[in-house]
Amino acid sequence: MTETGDAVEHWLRGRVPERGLKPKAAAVLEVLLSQPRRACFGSAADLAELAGVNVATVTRTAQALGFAGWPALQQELRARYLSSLSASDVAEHHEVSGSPALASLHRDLDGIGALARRVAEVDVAGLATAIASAGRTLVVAKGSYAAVGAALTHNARLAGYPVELASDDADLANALARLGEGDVLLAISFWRLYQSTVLATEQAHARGARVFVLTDVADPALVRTAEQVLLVPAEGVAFFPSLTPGLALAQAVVAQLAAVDPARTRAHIEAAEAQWLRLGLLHRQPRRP
Amino acid sequence: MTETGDAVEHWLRGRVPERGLKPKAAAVLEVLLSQPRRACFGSAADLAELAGVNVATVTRTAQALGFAGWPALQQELRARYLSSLSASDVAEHHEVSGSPALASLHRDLDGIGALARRVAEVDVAGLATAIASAGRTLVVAKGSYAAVGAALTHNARLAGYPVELASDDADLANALARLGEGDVLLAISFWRLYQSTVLATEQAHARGARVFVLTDVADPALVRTAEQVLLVPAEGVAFFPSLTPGLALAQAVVAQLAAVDPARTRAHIEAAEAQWLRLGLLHRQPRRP
DNA sequence: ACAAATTCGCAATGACCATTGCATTTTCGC
DNA sequence: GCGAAAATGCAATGGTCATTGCGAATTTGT
Repeated sequence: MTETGDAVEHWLRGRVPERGLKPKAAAVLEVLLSQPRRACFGSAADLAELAGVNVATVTRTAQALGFAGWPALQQELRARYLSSLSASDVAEHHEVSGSPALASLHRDLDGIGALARRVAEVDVAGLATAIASAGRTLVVAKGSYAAVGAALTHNARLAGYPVELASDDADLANALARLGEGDVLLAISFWRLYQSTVLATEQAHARGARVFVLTDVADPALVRTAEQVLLVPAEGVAFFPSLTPGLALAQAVVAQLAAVDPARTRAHIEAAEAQWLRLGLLHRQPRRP
Repeated sequence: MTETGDAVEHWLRGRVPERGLKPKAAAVLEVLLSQPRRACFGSAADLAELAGVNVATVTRTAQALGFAGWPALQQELRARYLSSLSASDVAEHHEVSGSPALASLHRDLDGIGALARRVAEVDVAGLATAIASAGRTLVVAKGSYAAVGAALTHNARLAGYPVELASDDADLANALARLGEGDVLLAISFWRLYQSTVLATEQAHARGARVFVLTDVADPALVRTAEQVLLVPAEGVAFFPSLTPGLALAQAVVAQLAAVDPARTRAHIEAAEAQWLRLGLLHRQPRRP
C-alpha cells in the first residue's frame, strides 16, 4: 500500500519505460510512492538512503522516468502532491460575509472551486488541442472581459501559437475576413452579450472555422454554431460580475496548450525572453523555472 | 479552515521580538505570510528577491525570530503550512487527475486562498478609500498584466470614479503630466518589472500624488515611494505566472470601493447602463442585482 | 562458460546554498 | 547636528547538492 493517491501513482508508473526498472531503480520508485512528503522535500541523497541505493541511482531513475534529473522530478511530484492536499481545503463553499473585499475573494474561491470540481466535464484539452492544431486562432472578447481574452492570447502567443485578439469591431472585421477552414474562433462572453460577438461566431462558422465559446450563460444565439461550450461561473459581489473564474479557466486552457508540446513552448518562450533582454525595457526580469 | 491560516500568522507574529522588526526584516515576514508556498520551497535567495532585500537579511530575520537560520525557519513553516492543509483534509485525500488544466486551477485556488486568509492584514480598505477620495486615479499596468489594471479600471469607472489606465508609455507620459496633490497612482506589476513603471511611481511621488503598489515582488525601486504595498502570490503552473490572484484582489478593491458610497455607485451604474441600452450594441444585457 | 550489455557505486566537479565578518547605511538618542 | 548603535548589503567561505565519467558488478544472450 502506498501513501500517494492512485492518480499520482498511476501517472508515475505510466512513465516507467517499457523495458521496466531494475531492482535498485524500482526501490527508488517505491520510496517516492510510499513516502510522498520525503519525496517532496528531501534531497536526492536523502531518498537514496531511504531506498538503499547510491545517490546517482536516484538521478538516473528520474532520468529513466523521462525527467531531466532529480529536481525536475521532485518539482512535478511536489506540484501534484500539494495539489491533492490543498484543493479541497479552499474549494469548499464559503458563506459570503465579512468585509466587501473578503466577500469578493470568497465568491471567487467558490467560483473557481466549482470549476475545479467540474473540470473533467469541461473539455479543456479539446480546446487546447484545437488551438494547437489550428492555422490561426481568433479570440473575440470585448468590454471588460477583453481582459480574459488578452491574458489567454498573450500567453498562447508567448508559447508560439498564432493567436490574435479582437477586442473592437474594426479588429474583428479585419480578422474575420482572414478566417477559414482549419482556423479556430474562441468567443469569450460574460454578463453582457455583444451583438457583434454573436455575428462573429456566425461568420466564422460560415467560413468553415471551428467555433468555441467560453461563457457564463449559454445563450442560444452564441452557442448555436459552437462545437464546444466551456461554461464558467461569473458571479461577483456588490454590483459587479467576476472575471476571476474566467481568467482562471483561460489560464488553464493555456496550461493545457503548453503541455501539448512542452519543448516547443519552452523554445518559444526562451526566444521571446531573449528579445526582452535585448530591448532593455525592464527594470527586472526573473528567471523562469 | 480560515482559522488555520490565522494560526500560522499568529504564531509567526508572536515570535517577533519586542523591539519589533525594521522595514527590511518586516518585508521578509510579509513575504513569508503572503506567499506561503514560496516560503515552504524557496531558497533564502528566492525569498530575498521577493522581499526586495539581501539574502543575508533573510537569514538574520529568521534568527531574529528565534531560529538558528533560514533552513530551521523554513522547516517549521513547512510543517505548519502542510499541517494546515491536511488538517481539514483528513478523510478525503483528493484525487488529482494530473491534467495541466486542473493543476492550474488548483494553483489559483491556493493563491486566492492564501490571500483570503490574510485579507484583514492586507489593507484593501485603505486603497479603496484613497481611490474614493482622490481627485483622479492613474492605474499603471503594462504587458500581460494590463488585464488586471483594465478590469479594475473598468469597474471603478463604472462606479463613477475618475480612474484611468495607462498601459503604454505615451498614455503614461500624458497622464503623469496631469497628476498632482490629492491624486493616486496605483502601480500594478507582476513578474517582469518595467522600468517605465518604476519611473512612473517616482514621478507621481515627486508631483505629490499618493503611490500604491499591487505586486508579487517588493522590488526596492518599485516600493520606495509607495505608502502601501499589496503583496499577491502569482505562482502559476507550467511556464506562466498566474494573474488570477491579482485579478481577484483588484476586484476585491473595487468591491470595497463600491461599499464606500453604495448609493453613488448604484446611480452611476444605472446611468451607464441606460447609455448601453440607448446605443443598442448588445444582444443581451442581464439585470443587475 | 564467455562476451557484451546494462546497471549501479564511487568520486570528481561545478553550481548553488546559507552563514558570517566587515563595511556601509540608516536610525536613534542626546 | 553629531556620535553611537543598529540594520543591512557585499562578498568570502565552507558545506551540500545534483550530475556525470569511469570502473566494478551484475545481468543477459549466445
